[in-house]
Amino acid sequence: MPRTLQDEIHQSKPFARKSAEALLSILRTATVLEHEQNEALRPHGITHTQYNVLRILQGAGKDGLFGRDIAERLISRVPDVSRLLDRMDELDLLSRERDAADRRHVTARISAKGRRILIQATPDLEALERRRFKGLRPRAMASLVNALAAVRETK
Amino acid sequence: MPRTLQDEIHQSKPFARKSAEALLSILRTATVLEHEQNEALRPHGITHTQYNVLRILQGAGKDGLFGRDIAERLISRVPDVSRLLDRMDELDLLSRERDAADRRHVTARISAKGRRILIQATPDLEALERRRFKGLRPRAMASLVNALAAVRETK
DNA sequence: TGACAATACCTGTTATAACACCTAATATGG
DNA sequence: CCATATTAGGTGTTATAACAGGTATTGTCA
Repeated sequence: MPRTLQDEIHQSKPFARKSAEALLSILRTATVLEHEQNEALRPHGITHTQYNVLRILQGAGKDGLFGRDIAERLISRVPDVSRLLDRMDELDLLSRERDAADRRHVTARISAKGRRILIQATPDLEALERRRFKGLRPRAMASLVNALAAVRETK
Repeated sequence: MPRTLQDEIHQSKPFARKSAEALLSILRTATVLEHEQNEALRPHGITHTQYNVLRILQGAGKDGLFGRDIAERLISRVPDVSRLLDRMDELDLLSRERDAADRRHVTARISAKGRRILIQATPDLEALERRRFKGLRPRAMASLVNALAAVRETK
């Protein structure tokens, strides 16, 4: 018998609206996945946020990216990215360089160590992903993705 | 034309697997919803985590709850709940009392001010919820809830 | 009963993420 | 060309959430 969200959070009353249950379901599922990603990444010495930055920088190639662009892709604020890049620079996961043409810009590039960790960690994250979504058929996954896109798009 | 997640995060390559897209969709949607909840709650002077605690304590009634139980319902760690309750106590949103029978227990109860803020904030959160899920039909919402439950249940 | 385990909570430290506010560099309009 | 706006980034502060580790209280069992 599958546990309902109501059981999981020890809620005595049923949800008043399906949308209330849907909202809590999204938040709770994200918490579970985020927690599990951090667990999978701990042996590699990085957090899931740092993993995302490495992936973004890997995708950007040798041109690198400005902090502003990284922040946008992370859905994060610039001040937080500044300090995130500070910590990752400290760990030698990336390099930063102030742009000669426009000295307001700071370009970040993934380092060899960053690439190595990215390569080592990716199979663990993919295993987690496959395991978690094993129970969903392609049709169900597509409709999940569509439903979540609809939630995000609604202004 | 609806923006895809691929557009939203400025990803040049399509997703290698549907499950990769689904995982990122859940995380990103949760970030958006959490952010919007905090915005809606800011005029009321509390965060979405504090709102959840108030709702949990309101549900517990005058018996209140131990920190341990609150942590479990929040999917949060006990040390974090201790400090969360510290801050909420400081704001007079709740009261705490060490149990006479078992002095290890600290019982938290919602205060009059906590109840007042809960009552004032709830319509704003419900409006947000209705707005965000307006585009989904009941069937789509039910299948969303089921898909997310399946993701959480898979060990 | 007395040693030991379990429980509930707390403190210390660190990372993420929000906000406000600040500085430096560049762009723009008169 | 210069005053002003815009852009990119940084600092300061606070809340949330993770971990390790510590203390006080209670339970268990030889």
